Amino acid sequence: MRLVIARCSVDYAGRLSAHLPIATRLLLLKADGSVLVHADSLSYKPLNWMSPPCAVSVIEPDPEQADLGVAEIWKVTQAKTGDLLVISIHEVLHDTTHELGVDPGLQKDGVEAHLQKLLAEQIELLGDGYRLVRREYMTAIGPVDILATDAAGASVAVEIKRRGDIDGVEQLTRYLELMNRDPRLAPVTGVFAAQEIKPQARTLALDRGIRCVTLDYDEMRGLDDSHSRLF
Amino acid sequence: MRLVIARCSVDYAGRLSAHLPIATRLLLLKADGSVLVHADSLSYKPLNWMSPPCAVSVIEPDPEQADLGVAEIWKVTQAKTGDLLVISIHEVLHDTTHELGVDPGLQKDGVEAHLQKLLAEQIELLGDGYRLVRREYMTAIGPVDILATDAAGASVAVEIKRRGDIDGVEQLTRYLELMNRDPRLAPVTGVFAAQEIKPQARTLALDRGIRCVTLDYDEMRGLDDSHSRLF
DNA sequence: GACTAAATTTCGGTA
DNA sequence: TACCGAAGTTTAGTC
Repeated sequence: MRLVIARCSVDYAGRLSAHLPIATRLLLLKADGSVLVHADSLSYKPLNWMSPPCAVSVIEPDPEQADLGVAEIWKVTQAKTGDLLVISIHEVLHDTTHELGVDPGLQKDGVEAHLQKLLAEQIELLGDGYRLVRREYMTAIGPVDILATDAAGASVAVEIKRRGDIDGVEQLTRYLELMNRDPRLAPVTGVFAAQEIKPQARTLALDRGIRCVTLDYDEMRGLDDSHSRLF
Repeated sequence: MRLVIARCSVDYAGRLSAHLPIATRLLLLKADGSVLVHADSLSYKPLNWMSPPCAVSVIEPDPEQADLGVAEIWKVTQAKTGDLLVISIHEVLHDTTHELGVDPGLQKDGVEAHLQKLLAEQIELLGDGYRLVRREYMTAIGPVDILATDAAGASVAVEIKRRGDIDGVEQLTRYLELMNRDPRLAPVTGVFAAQEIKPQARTLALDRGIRCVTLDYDEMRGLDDSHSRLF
């Protein structure tokens, strides 16, 4: 990994055109060939970058550019997409290279998957007499998060989201349309379950006869004694 | 901006729990307080990070941790969300700080906006006799990209996307539902126009009587002689 | 400020 | 390998 602090301007031409006026920035060259241009704010996302696989070639500025103070030009190309990133370097303030080795990678536990597991275990949260049929119930257009039956034995399709948005209601609506064409399942009612349900999503859901249930993640996790927190 | 290369392990507890085993990584501390942990591959996205506003405090390892080789511990906290990032540093291989100043920021030209402008100028691409009524035609639930009339003078609502996905079809469907309730406009037909239309989106659109049109960006741009490329 | 849609999305899983 | 959905999404624009 090579770290360069330099006064530079940057031009990108690919899926869009973009330009960065001259300023002091961090240029990060990774071992896999990718290049990142970072400013001292706006965390997470670089100002500009080139994804691997890509190649960097250093070219000399033409006299006109040299007159404008350009010391050297880095031309970063992506063979596959034809994207081009041009970094015009005026002054290098820092330049070091470090050997990092291969990273063992991130281990993570998602929230939505966990919510689904917890609700499956605590399906009675939806109402007395509810029973779990199956998680990830497969349909022609994709898996429904949870299929259950209510106290009367009727099918209930449950869509689970961390944040309940209109998209999720649309998704559940498509599943319900399809499942209600299946005589073995129909009639199927819908439950939209999320940690937080946006008002517009709730309105749309209710308008379509879909019940909304707000899930309390911490409480559900508290009931699940198999889970322990890192801190 | 402070650049640190260090052998470290990282734990994150917040919206999810995650752990990074010990390895050599780049730690990036930005002026706005954000912290990024980068490996030598996987461009663009840090392995782990903390978004501003957040605070870093350096604490001494307890004897047990010291025995395991931990030299110091960085505790990064986000007051607002309660997220916690703990970086256990075993060895610092590089540590420099640089003054970057405020970045003037990125100037970019989007593709979707350009597509809309081009299609408005070349509305006859939709068929003979088509005429533009207005771009960004306002409705109660948002602006329709383009409102036009066909050869028979009937209203046509056009939704433009770079990549035509199911979401876009749903969006256009909502617009059409609403607009067809307006006696001054009805009947309104729909056109889903995109550089690339996903098969599932196309199927859904056709099922709802929405016409799909694939746009050739380069060709449309070629016809528009007012445009010039950077490179 | 809240909400919606886009992103040079990136990333992971599955068919 | 292609497609589809999630993301600690982030970010930008609009109401």
